[in-house]
Amino acid sequence: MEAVVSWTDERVELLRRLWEDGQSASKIAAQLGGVTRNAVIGKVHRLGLGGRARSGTEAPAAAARKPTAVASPVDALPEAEAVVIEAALETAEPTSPPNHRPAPDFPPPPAPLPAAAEPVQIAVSQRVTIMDLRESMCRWPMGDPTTPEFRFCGARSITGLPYCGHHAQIAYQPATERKRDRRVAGFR
DNA sequence: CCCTGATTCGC
DNA sequence: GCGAATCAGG
Repeated sequence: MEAVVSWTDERVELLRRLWEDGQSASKIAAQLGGVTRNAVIGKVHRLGLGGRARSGTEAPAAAARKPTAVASPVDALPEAEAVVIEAALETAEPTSPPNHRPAPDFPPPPAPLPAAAEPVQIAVSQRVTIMDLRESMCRWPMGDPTTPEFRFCGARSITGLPYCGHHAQIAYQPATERKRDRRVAGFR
């Protein structure tokens, strides 16, 4: 029962903010949820925005910074951390569906990362923030959306789905088997 | 192949 | 008004 998503004032406002902030249409679409990048672009134009067309296409400022090196932040995660995260997930999201609304207001400023000498709860702050989430990345929410520690799984998502294989299994379970499988799938 | 925004046009 | 399909490009 997917509540039909439409351009409510809040969503339009968020769209405006993110677009003017230099976010790409696909990123915005992923954050809004329920819409494709085409929908976002179409809306942007209808709103009279779209002043993004400088030389060629994309805004170099926003695209300038790229992580590179690591294909997927998750792949680089030590198993131990992954386990910790899974454990946290169990506690944070016992049974609620991952279909939460991203936010009334928006996110969390960048979590300050010290030199690397402080191992303070790295486990939870290691995944991807909403800013680095791309359409091809797993959107499984981890943690409380109202806290700065909120992250998304970020693993390579299955084409056509918003989640990676692991989380898709958890997300799309038949109601009848949920009780039995959640524990299994949830614990990797 | 990955991605970007722009435009068209049926609904 | 909406957004998929398509176009044009990096």
